[in-house]
Amino acid sequence: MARVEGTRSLAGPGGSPTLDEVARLAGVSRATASRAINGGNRVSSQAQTAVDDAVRALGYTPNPAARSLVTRRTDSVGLVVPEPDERVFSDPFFARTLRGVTRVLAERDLQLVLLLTRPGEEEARMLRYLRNRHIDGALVVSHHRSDSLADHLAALDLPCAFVGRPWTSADKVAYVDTDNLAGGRQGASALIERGCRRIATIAGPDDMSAGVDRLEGWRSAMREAGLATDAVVHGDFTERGGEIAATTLLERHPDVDGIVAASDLMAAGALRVLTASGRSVPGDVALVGYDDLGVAERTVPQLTTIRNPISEMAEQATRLLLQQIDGDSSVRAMRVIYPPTLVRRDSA
Amino acid sequence: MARVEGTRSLAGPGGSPTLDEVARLAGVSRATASRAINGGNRVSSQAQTAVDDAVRALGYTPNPAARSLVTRRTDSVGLVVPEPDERVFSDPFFARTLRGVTRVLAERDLQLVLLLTRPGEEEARMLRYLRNRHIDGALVVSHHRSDSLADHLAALDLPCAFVGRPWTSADKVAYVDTDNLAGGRQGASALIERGCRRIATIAGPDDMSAGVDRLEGWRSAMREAGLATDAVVHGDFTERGGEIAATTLLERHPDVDGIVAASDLMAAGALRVLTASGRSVPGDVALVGYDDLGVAERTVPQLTTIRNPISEMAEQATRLLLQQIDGDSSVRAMRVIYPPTLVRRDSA
DNA sequence: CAAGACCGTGGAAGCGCTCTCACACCGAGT
DNA sequence: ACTCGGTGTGAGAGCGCTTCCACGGTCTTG
Repeated sequence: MARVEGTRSLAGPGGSPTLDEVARLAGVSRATASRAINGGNRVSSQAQTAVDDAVRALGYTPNPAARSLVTRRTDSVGLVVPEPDERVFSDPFFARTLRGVTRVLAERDLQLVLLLTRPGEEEARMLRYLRNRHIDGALVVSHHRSDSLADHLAALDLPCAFVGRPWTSADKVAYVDTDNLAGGRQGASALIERGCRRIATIAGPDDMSAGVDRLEGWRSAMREAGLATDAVVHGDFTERGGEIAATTLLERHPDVDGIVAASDLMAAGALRVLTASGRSVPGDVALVGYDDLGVAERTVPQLTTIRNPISEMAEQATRLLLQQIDGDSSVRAMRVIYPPTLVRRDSA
Repeated sequence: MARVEGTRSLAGPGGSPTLDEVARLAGVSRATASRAINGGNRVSSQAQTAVDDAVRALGYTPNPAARSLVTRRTDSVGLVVPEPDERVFSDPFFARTLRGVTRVLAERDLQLVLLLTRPGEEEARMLRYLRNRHIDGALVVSHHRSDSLADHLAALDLPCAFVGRPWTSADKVAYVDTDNLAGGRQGASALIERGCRRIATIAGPDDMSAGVDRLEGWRSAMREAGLATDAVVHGDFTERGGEIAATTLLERHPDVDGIVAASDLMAAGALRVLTASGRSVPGDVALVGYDDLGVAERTVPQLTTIRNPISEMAEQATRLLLQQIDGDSSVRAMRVIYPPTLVRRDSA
């Protein structure tokens, strides 16, 4: 009992208190103490309070390693970010996602492990990490076409959920996305209804599903209206990319009277170029952005844009993941698609 | 031996391979296998290769829970972000920090656990988490005055390092920072040398050490030059905050001919307001920003600013943390201060 | 009033790993 | 020849926890 060995600050002899000490103090067995701590099934209220008191007195917290050794759960999930470019992190999209994820995770006292992978060996390392169940599940912020993550995860039968439709194995894993096709269409339609006739688009990168789908939506709306679909330039979703794309666009098609950009940042860049070229927005050229993550309200004029409920999407993805972790296999390949909504401001 | 229970995909009977299986396959004892896997001290080259082969054949990875149960290490460090406002994440400062941290961590195969705390009970929960050694150490992105994190961490004697000087217990914990005082001074000096005489500052929040120090630096340079130090407005480091501050500033002191902003984002906001008010930059009003994290190059005109080597700072902080984890107590209260450097561009 | 159902409990096994310790073996020194 | 330091090895004891199982007690039910 009276182990004497270099008393640490708090918590009696030798480090943090163990279940054993709690049990002893509460006057029950380790088994009962364990039960009391984990939800208290089959525990008399008397024992329960005794244990509760002891826990409090000792400042006890279960040793997670010991626990997960036997339960085979780690109570942590990984957030996989392929290509952790600085851009990814400073992107408001990612920030919102993180917010949604942590909100849900906090409810259940789960931890978030950040798994960043640069291409190459790093990916192998992470796959090994995932394969050996160091985490209960993985949340993937899907980005580029190149990563075959979805394939691997599907093969692993590790619970996982994607934010944004994965490029491959989209039918085998759970994911949450917005209807980017409809969004692209809405952007174009808004301009068409407004009376624009020479409408261009600054599309996203063509190795990201969001980029491709939005472009396709724009195309279909344009075709339906009998308008030309040749004024297409690609950007990389950044403000700078928007500037470059807009410059190219104005060179090639100086007669544009409307532009649909696949992200607000690109729209903001385009806006700057348009203004600099002496065109008024929306007077000479009407402009529609995409995302509505804050940027859209800070431009002059404020951007008309398509809103994505990013935070909700991330929450939903996390819920989907938790359900899988809890053994509900019915959601393994579920997809949840949110509708985008047009937000009318001043640029169109 | 021949456990038969729903064979999982890979790895023989019942789940992922254990050390025991590796040992058996290699024809050695568990102890030897363990040694071979962990650096191979006192292992014959014969046994070593046998184990290596077995590991490869089985696709074995040590169970981290079991391992950390006995080693008392988790091979993961926490990144504590008090107040995980969306702003924090979308801030390029944070993005750079994260990059520096992960770069160092990757070298050692350590995992990053994200610890976000909203004020209140959340903080208690995290403290409990830290206290019970679920992680080997904590990296804190210090932010606000309110959180008494440093005090608690110092009391816990859990290895930790701060990025940015903590408000309290700065003498008890390791931290990395830039010399914000010198930076503030440099900003003011640049304008003074340029010939500005009515110099204002858009300071940061006064509950963040970076905000306070930069302001103090500005003040001291101004005093030395015999200039008035009354034109001070506070902002919250955001672009919007910069706009508001600049507007107030122009109202109160329409005669300003120079402004030092405590962040590039605020400078960008101010720039917009200045331009809108018909003032040319740097012609009528010279402007200096702070941080140089990319924003400064994207404004028109590009911002003259004070550069902070964020990434290096984060790396350094991580190294400091790892040293502590490795038992080097000499760095427990070490501080590393990076010098800021003036980057001349077009706005001043 | 006996027979079962059920509840709360503690003993004990074991999760997969590391690490101490004792042991066998080797070549080198006396 | 005998001891000695050194080296590679395996048996075994745990790390702190959950959980199966058996057990006594109480409460129903026929």
